[in-house]
Amino acid sequence: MQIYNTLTRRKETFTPIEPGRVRMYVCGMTVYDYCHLGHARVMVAFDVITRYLRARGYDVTYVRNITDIDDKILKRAEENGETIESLTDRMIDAMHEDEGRLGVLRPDAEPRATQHVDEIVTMIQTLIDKDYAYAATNGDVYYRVRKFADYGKLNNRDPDDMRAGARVDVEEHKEDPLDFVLWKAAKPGEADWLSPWGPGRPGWHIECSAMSTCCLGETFDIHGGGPDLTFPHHENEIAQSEAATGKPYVNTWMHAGAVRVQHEKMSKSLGNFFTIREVLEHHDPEVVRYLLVASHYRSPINYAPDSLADARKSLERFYNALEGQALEGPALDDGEPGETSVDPSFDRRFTEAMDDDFNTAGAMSVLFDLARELNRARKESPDDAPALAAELKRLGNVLGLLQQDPTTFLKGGAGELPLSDAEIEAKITERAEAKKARDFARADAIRDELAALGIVLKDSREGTTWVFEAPGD
RNA sequence: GGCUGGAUGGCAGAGUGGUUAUGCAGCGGACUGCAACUCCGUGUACGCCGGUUCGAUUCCGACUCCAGCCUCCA
Repeated sequence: MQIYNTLTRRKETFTPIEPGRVRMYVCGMTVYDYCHLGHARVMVAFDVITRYLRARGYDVTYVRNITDIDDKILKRAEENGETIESLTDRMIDAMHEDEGRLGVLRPDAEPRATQHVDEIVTMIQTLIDKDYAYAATNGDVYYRVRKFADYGKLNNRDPDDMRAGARVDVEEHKEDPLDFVLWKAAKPGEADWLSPWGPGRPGWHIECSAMSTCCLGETFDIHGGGPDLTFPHHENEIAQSEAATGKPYVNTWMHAGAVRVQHEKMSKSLGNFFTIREVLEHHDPEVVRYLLVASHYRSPINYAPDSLADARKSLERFYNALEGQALEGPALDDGEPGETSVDPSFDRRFTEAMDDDFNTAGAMSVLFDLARELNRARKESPDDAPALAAELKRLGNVLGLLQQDPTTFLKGGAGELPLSDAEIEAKITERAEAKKARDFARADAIRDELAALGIVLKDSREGTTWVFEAPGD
């Protein structure tokens, strides 16, 4: 299996430290607001990676942290007139609800910064003892960047070049403008924790070093995150952890691609973001997930209103193939290919694609081929169809797709149904009677009437079914 | 300015040194009362200029353009 490593900037053969076991840490959310599509990208990308590694037989320990204390949280809580706990609890619940709807399996652990202050303090103390950090007179503790020789290796960046570009306000208590904060002294009235350097709170970078180490060990297999975390966040993590332990921190660094809007990065600071929950008001969550899985995890996605309509059309193809089709084959749960009449080349091509740096787009093309094969079988050799359908669902499940009841999906287009189920059935019955009487003008008029509402009828030998395809938003 | 990526058919999006990605849309045919669904068929796509090669979209170099990071951001 090949994985692209941000650190070396090339694909490498993946070899876990401990055979059969994968330890993965992903930087999670700062919980001061609802998650947007950029967060969804990261959550879904690493969910697919986890699912695939497990399907491949690895015992995966997936840790994704929650940053529940930082400046933005303090500010937002004050603006809202609520406590920090109230704000972060609400946002964590919302995050779990959002990711659950997107079919993201919960990580094995979700450590929170506020629950690991002891480990954080210990690590900072170690860095001070090793002379990699210093307490300033204002109660802050800083990391001495120039002391760490490898600083910049993840981003191929030379500290001497960075000095020129450093145009942030230089904090007067720092020895060097490059130094970053490990421990932030609390201002009067701010939430604080006790430390050898006075009351304060952890800096953002140190929490990930401390929590990943305490959950996964000093060296682990995969560290992931969003595209904008390579610098400075992940660079600083490396500096902290490798200075503290003297060991390599992470073997493979993985970063998801950005979600863009109008060719600009979607982000909170640009204010051009769509939250997951607002998108899900009008779209089936699986459609959103499909959109994210249909391109490679490292490619940027340009989000446009039409993107989701296109995604839905593609998904309809799968569910049309699965609708009304019995499943039969190896147990869907254990993910084993097992004994089946299905051409093994589907599984082989799927695996080849996924083994190549999680090429989900390539894997999807195999699923489309499988869907065509299924459609053919349903017409020409019905005995083969149940096994093909089971295989399609089984492989879809590795990507977290295609697990809905097909009819439910097809009837559940965007937004509210303009008519009730019963009303639609009544129209269908009326049309069937018109057809029986060979009054095709009347039958077509009913069909057109429903089509104008986004309800598209499909006749088959077994009767008439329908699909709801509300046009856009 | 420094450092990363990227530029593929109408759109989305994989991939490859010579032979079908895939989906949507379009066109022709089959099925259908007509449609929808589905099936069959159908597209000389690979930013620009050089180089290597028998042959390059794929390798190398220059160029143009786009995006990201260098400041909180997934």
